[in-house]
Amino acid sequence: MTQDVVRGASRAGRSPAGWTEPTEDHGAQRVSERARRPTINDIARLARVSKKTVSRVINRSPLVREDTRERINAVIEETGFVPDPTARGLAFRRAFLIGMIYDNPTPQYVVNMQQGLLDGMRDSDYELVVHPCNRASPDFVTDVRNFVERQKLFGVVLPPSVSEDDRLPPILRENDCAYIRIASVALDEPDVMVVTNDHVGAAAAARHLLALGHRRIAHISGLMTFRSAHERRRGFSEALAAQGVKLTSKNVLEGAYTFESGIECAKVLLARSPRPTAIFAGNDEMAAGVLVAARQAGVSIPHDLSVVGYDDFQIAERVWPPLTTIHTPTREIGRIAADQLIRSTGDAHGIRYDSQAILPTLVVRESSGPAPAE
Amino acid sequence: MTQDVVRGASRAGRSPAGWTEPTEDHGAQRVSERARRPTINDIARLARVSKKTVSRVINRSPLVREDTRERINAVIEETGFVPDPTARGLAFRRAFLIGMIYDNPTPQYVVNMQQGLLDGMRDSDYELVVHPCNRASPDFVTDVRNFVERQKLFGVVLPPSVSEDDRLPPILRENDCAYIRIASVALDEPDVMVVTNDHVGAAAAARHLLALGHRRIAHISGLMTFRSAHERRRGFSEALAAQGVKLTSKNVLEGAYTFESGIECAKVLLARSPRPTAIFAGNDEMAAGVLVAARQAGVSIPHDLSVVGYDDFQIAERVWPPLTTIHTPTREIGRIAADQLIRSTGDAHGIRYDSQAILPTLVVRESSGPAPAE
DNA sequence: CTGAAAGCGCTTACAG
DNA sequence: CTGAAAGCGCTTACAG
Repeated sequence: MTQDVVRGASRAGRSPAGWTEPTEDHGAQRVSERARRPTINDIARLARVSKKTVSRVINRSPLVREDTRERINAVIEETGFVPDPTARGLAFRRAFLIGMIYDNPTPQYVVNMQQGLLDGMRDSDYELVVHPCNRASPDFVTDVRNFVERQKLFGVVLPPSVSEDDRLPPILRENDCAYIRIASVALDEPDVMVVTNDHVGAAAAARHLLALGHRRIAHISGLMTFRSAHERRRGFSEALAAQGVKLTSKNVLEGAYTFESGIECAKVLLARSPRPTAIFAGNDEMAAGVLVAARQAGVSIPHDLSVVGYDDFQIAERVWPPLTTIHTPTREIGRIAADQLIRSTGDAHGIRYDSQAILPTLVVRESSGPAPAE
Repeated sequence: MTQDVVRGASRAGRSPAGWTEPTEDHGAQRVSERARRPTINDIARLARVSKKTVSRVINRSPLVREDTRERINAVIEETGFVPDPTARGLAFRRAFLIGMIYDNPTPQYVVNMQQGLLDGMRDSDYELVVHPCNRASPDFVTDVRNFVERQKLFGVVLPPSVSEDDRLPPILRENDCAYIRIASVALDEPDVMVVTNDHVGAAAAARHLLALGHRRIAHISGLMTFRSAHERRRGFSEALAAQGVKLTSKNVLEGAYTFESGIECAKVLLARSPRPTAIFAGNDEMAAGVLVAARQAGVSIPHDLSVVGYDDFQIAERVWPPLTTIHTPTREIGRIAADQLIRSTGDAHGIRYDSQAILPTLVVRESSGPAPAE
């Protein structure tokens, strides 16, 4: 009946944030009688083995006799024992945590990626810790170092554009922190990369517009400090060139992957004479901006102008007209990244994913149509 | 020079996932010579005190003489000592982790909330662990229990609709896990709640439409299993009633907070004769759906129909016309929730936030206008 | 294939 | 106001 006191609202002494040292101040010891969770010692006792042997079973060591293992597993099953991640973390000098370090302006990307990472971590012993950051900040690298070092993270996943920073991998290696970089091209050893091949998606956009008869084609790229912006531009322009259409630099404007920058760039393009008949935007956000600028300029879509985006996030279906765009399986990419990160240890080393499975694909909606007759 | 072997790709023995027991198999002990981070023992030695006294300083105990404290802090500063969260976690029987348990269909909400929680956790010792879940699953409660129990979380933040589940608080209390529920109304003691007062926002929407001369007004609510759906409906209908306009149940359709449900409900409403001149949707997603349905029905917005959403997420500015909506300061709400959670311990207990600061507010854009003349 | 001892880096429970 | 001893629940480093 002292439980209420202990568990109640004040909970003094429950945490470091409250400075009270309860027993020093209050004398009386109040231990709640709640059923204690079984520990490795309980399992060892019940299975009549040493805790080291239980530890071997927990960690899937092959150096355990089959019948011993079965006996221990039976006890584990019965008691519902789950090894304490904090204690394991301390003994391993390594927390059971995987970090996602991101600096991405698109919430949909962040949530899809998170979801995918958690898909890949299911049934693992790890939890996901999120760590947004600002790549432009002078403290960026220090911040990442502190995060990884203090928490002794098992590993981190780096989506773009954090993945593109070459200052991070050496720091991670120094801290013995595994990592996976997700990027549009291979920036590192294959087993620490998930490559999204953005140039393939951009090429599909180009072929789509060419097939519709477009020849006066413009591109609004993302920020050129993002590798994906380069790759999308390259894939697009190469696929155009393959069919004899040249993407001149005059027809490429650099946006910032934001809605507003899409509007601004489109204004410039639509004011030209002759006007482009098609615009490929580096992502859906900018494509949505093109739609707004076109409406303001009295340009009808897709009759006067075709627009293609990139990402196929929710917004692509919400705007009017719905966007033709390039679908990227972000969640699946996240699942693969987590999977590869977790399996980067021990003998499973070197497993590869099927890069075909995560290739970007064209999704045709109503923002693109035949090129207008001259 | 053995470092490369240790730090290289294989990293055997680095983790439980790889079952190898390096020294058992390989004999030779390979310790990387990397500078060890200082521990509490180093600080104690350098400051010529016991580690317990250093511990007191770390945990801000007042029971330390001022000059002793200063001496220890100087050493901590010099060495860059940061106490190991894993070790503290084990000793405290409580991890330095705060969980966000969510089941929310809107990525923008999730990301804003996360960002806010991290704002509130800055300079604290905690990290944020994300835990999406499915409230409709039969394993929902068990899943949450396991998460909290195994990780020995310091606390959790429950945004809607997870916050509305009354089965959770008893489980959390049993596990001595602090919690904050974020909801549209007070469902619990004030110090474990952040109340968003959705009825206030909905009332603002109602007054806006009344001021524009609308009288034939409809509402597409969210799923009635969400408390917010009730509150928004109630606030809206009470504010209409205050000016003599009755919101009949015939003029309320239940949506599901999704874009698609917005389209479906709007189709029904727009087929009626006489047609409503204004629709208040329970969130922006459904309002976006209303826009699509109106376009299909040849109903011009805002000329023939005014539309008001709720949330003021990015989509509100991307659709056409941009949505008049109710702005909710999600990030700030998250910051307050984290702040309140962390300060729920010790003597700071009972601190309240300024509920005025997070009140929802009307944002007028182009989807609403004067009621059409009859 | 298995185990006894020591240790991971902290805090608790006392004692002074 | 301060400290020595024990302990949190695991794994490592040996030894057999």
